[in-house]
Amino acid sequence: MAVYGVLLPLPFNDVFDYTSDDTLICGQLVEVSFGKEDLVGVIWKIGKSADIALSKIKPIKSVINLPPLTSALMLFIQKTAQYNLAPLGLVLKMVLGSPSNQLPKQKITLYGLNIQNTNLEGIRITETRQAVFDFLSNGFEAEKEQIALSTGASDAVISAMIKHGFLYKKDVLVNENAEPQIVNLNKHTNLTFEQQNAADILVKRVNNGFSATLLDGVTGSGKTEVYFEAVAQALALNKQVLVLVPEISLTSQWLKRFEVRFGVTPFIWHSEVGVRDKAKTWKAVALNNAKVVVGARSALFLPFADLGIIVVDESHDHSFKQESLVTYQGRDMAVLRAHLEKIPIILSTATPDLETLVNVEEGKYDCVRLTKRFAKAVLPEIKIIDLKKDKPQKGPWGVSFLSPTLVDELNNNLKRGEQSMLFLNRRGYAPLLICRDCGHRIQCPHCTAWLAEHRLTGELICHHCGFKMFTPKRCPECGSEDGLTACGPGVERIAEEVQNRFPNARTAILSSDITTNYKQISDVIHKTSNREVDILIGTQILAKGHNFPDLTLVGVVDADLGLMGTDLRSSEQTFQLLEQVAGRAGRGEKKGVVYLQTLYPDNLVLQAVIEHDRDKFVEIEKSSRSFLHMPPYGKLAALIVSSTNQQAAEAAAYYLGKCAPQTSLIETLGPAPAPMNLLRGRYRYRLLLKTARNVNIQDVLKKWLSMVKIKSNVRVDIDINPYSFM
DNA sequence: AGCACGCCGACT
DNA sequence: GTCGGCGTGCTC
Repeated sequence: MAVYGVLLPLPFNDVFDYTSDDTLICGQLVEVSFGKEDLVGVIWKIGKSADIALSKIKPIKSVINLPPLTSALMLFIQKTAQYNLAPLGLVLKMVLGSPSNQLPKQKITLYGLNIQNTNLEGIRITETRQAVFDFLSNGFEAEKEQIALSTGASDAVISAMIKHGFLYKKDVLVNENAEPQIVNLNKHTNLTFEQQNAADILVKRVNNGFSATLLDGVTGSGKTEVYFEAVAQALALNKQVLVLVPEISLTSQWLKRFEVRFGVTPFIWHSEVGVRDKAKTWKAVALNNAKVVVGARSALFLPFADLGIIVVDESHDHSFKQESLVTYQGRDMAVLRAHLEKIPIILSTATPDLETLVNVEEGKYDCVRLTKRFAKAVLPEIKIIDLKKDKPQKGPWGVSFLSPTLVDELNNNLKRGEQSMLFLNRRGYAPLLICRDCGHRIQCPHCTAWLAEHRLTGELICHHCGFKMFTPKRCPECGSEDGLTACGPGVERIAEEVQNRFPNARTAILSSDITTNYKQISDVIHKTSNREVDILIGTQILAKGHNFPDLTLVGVVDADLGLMGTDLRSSEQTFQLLEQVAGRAGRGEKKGVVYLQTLYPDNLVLQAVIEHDRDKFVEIEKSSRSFLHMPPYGKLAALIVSSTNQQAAEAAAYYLGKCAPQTSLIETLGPAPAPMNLLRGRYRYRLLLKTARNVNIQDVLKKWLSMVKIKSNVRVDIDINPYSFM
């Protein structure tokens, strides 16, 4: 009988000891009982680790009949935890996911709404309970964690609802195995000379150890077709392929292109994939039956048996940065994994972030460029509309947000029978309701944020925590009947104006709260490609890689949104977003035009956008960041101190600040109340740690935190290289 | 992270 | 009297 250290998918850094009669090796998946529950863990150490009596050590329940985690993956887990200062077990959790992924026949419990039960007498319908009702309406069934995630309903809330008969419980068995994927490599794509050259370089990287290559191509230059060639090469060598895409851009359009090229549907991995499909995919990946996986950042943690290449599509996208639980930058972790697996990685984008460009300059990454748009398409002309001179004119429906010039151009485009797109990166009808009589602004009870009005659902919603309430008829402060006024535009309001101005135009809205799932998004995109839509109105979903050949006019309703942002990446993000949005225009044979509505026509970022001059923008950005010693010229980490108790959070933050390391190479800023002082019911304070590039910022943080005792009701979250400063 | 235990306030 | 809120402590 031997003792093994088992790493469990829980927020611990240490293993727990278990015994077994079998001889086991590191990486093997085992089922153990822990406290009251059964868990799947991984043999991490051979021998006893804890200083406890042998009699307290439980036996391993079973060894799972799946390949052990590879040493590359185990190392990846370790390094990811180390780099992001996350507990080892939580990183393991990202690898393992739900136990149904490993266990051969796993019972999962789904919860659904009992429609018959309408006896609501004497039972309080609390906000959380209402949220559960909403979430499970239309016969939807979900797991407990899923409900909790979407509604914030705790275990107790769900149990109580079952007790009252509102919910039913249903056990489902998960046990499906996927057939090995068979890829058709015979298809041939016609590439231009430039594309073929780029593809040749990428193909040579395959099966040739680690390399990182930036595929830097203007929008519409056919980057996808180029990296498909490298993918084909890996597949030809019978290796597995991972393509990472931004959260929302994985649409039927991308999949169709893939299917046309490879004659097979890739395995898909993102947050909306159900437990059953996830279990199937996880096993197929581990057993090397899945050859191609396409997914959001979480797919990076799948247990590939024999990975041959990683592609990060739209690698500049901020959705690769995870900000909750374990914070990590998926793009960087993907490079780390490629390094450990000794394979190539391709970062594909039209708007590389500064970090990546500097890595290219310093020779850490290779770079392959595509400078020409595909076929006859040319880059669109970009024009600025000065909103101070070209003021939107009120209509019978009320306030307007579209300048006369833009309205004229929309009209002309409609007459020509060509498609237009209006972009506004703001969900809902209006970002804020204000009372004209008393000046009251309606705020979220759990966050430092205004509630946004969503007129289609008649609700006020907090975009930070998801809090919802019905839009009140009277001002909650002064009771005024008609004082409440929508302030500022959201996409719904733009759509309303468009419908009023162009009653005959066919319009569609693309926004995460109207088109809530992949299917709905795909539907709108499909309709637009089929020319069943004249004017498409949407948020940043629009910016992501879609290809509408007949779209010739793009209007950016508020190009200033984000320019005034305070954090270090806001101008870069704005540049990328505008460049990407502009890139939607004129992808077919007709030339496209882009209009940017702004109050600051002289802004340098906007000037760089209209001139299609990325280098100019990059130079401006570089000099300001190097002057401030900001990434990539220095290292940055954020500490977010939070608690439900404001005094406790404040005290802990100030104590941390007092003990802060301070040398010529290390600087600390704060503490200061976070801009979102209250978020999801927690009071938050922020500190920033800034170091020189050659300092190991993780070591500094560890040392600092070990000096400070934090009370148990206070949490300190660490964000290495933060993107959000809220 | 769960889950239990335990201590206080507000309802039948 | 009890239900239920969350602070504290433990899990090999």
